[in-house]
Amino acid sequence: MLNIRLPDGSSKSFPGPLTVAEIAQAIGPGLARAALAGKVDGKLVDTSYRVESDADVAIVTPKSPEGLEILRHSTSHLMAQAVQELFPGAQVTIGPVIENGFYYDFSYKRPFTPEDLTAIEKKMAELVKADLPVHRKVMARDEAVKYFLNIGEKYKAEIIGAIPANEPISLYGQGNWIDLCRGPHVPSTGKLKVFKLMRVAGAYWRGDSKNEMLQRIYGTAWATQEEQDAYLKMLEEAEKRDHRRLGTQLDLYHMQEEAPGLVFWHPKGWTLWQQVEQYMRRVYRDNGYQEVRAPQILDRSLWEKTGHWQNFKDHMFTTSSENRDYAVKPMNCPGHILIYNKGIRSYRELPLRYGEFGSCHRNEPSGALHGLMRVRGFVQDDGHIFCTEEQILPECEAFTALLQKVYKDFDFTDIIYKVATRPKARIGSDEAWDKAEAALKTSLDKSGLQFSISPGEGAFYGPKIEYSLKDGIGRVWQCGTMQVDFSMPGRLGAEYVGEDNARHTPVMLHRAIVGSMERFLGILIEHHAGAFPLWLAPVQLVVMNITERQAAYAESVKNKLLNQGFRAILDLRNEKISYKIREHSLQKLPYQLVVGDKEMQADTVAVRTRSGEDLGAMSLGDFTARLQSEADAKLHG
RNA sequence: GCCCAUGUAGCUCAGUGGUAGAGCACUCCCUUGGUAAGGGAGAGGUCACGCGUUCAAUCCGCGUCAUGGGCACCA
Repeated sequence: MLNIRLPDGSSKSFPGPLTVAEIAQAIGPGLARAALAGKVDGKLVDTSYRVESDADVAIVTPKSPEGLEILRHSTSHLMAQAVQELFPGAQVTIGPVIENGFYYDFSYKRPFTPEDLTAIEKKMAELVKADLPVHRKVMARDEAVKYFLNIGEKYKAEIIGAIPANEPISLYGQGNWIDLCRGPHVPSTGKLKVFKLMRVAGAYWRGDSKNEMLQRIYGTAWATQEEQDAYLKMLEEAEKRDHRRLGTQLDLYHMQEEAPGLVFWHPKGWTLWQQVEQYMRRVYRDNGYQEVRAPQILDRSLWEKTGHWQNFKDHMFTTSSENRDYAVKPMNCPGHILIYNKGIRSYRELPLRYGEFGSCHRNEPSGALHGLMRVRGFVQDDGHIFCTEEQILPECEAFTALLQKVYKDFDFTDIIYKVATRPKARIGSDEAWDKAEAALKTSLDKSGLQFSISPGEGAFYGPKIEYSLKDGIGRVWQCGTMQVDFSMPGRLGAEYVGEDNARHTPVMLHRAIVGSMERFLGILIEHHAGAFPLWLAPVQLVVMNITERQAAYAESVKNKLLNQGFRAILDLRNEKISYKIREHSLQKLPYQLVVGDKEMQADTVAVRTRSGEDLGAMSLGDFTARLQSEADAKLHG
């Protein structure tokens, strides 16, 4: 007798051992058809798995996250099978599940083309139609290595060779195709119905740039066609709000060949920038920071002291003049330390907070550049806090709260927190690391926040908190950071006189909220799809006349609005009002004011909102009151 | 930096071994029209750059630069 407990709490008894598939069949034929795998006492297994004793059993279907993952994993195997059948000599490596799909890396004598992808998809469809049963086989490790070497799969053999010798290896086969895999997999290829190959790209073997480049094919796979369609639709939407496309359409900025990775901000883009910068400036001012400004280039000897000359020379822009070498600053901290160092500091001054909109340049690898998101010249909302070890905790706590408020003002409410801990290569005593890591974690705990740990991901000079935000379409961007630094103050000779009248080295906290202004503006553009809230909109409204008769009135309306501090433009062109409205709608202006004879006579304006709503005629006073409350609500609501 | 693709008018994109085309934008003319494109005319390009092949190259080959998709990198 065998007792099987099901997820709903009920139990079923069976005369003897049986497979997960048989259990599903016993529950119902519909479930049996949908079954992709089983969960036996919490462990995912194939439907062919034999349950030998009493157990908790759940049937995994495409509806569950685990089921979807198995679907994707099996689809990656399906693709590998199709590739190897179509392209003899292609070697398999790994094919994991990723967000929204999967990929598989191959080694092949020539690159795959888009036409190849179409052929592979077609072959996959054939294999699905054939509904090949998927079977699992266990082999001793050395036997498996031999097997794969025999069939010319040297990458696979290398992977298996790295598994401990006493661990049995599971292989999965479908038709006459076999791959190493932990599993579980779907019972047959017929279960894999909804997938699409997306693109082919290069990827290094084992993720190491010293190794050869493999060819990675990315695919997406879903439980239902509707879900896949929705996903593809979402990608289309994302493309429409791509900051590079909107940057051109809305005339915000451009980049060109003569300055790769550097931005030419156009008037509208720079206005947007200024809204963010002025806002952040108030944040500095209201939170105990003093704004400073340090030089753009500094002597080589300074960068030797910080270690940058030795470690990052190729990634810095350097210049020399009159037998002296300089580096364009890749970061702002040394400058701030030099300001701190001027004069004798007392413990009474700590924590001392400097802030700067610091312009930095880093010679990023050409392949890393990406629109505004990764550039060679950028401005950080950088801040450095000089403090004692005891002050790390309260400073971190206050910083997190401040960052949350700022993100909220920019309409981001979903924040992801990570603590990056000590890497193998590091400086500073273990006690100091213990203290700093604990301070970072405690600060998040005290703020009541969930966070994950990225072990070993901290900087060589100290641990950090990484703050990422989720945008309007669910993408995650790391922006904020809080880093503890035990190194640089000492290297550059920063000191303070303690209560004990002795000299001490302060701890330095590096912190940024928006991170790179360029990147943050890129995120803002995409988050709002170019339709910025009123307080950020580069142009808040346009005043348009209907005929020449109202030109002077329209101009006086615009001037009044400008004088009240609103960002208004005038459109007196000899065009139909519908044409003007179309254009300014495409430019996503928050408000459009129409003035014709009626408005001119009544001394009013007809107001149209960005959403297309016609608010009718109102006095200028009523309209500005509306603008004022809308802009204020954003910042103080 | 690595793999692959791309680079034609301000923008979006066609196209060809015999020195180039559309739509929008721009200029001028007509039109003065009430909430997402009124009509006409015109101007605008060393086809990314360099070197080859060819009688002839925007097109073919090689190289360079830039951009895009990934990988690697991100103090």
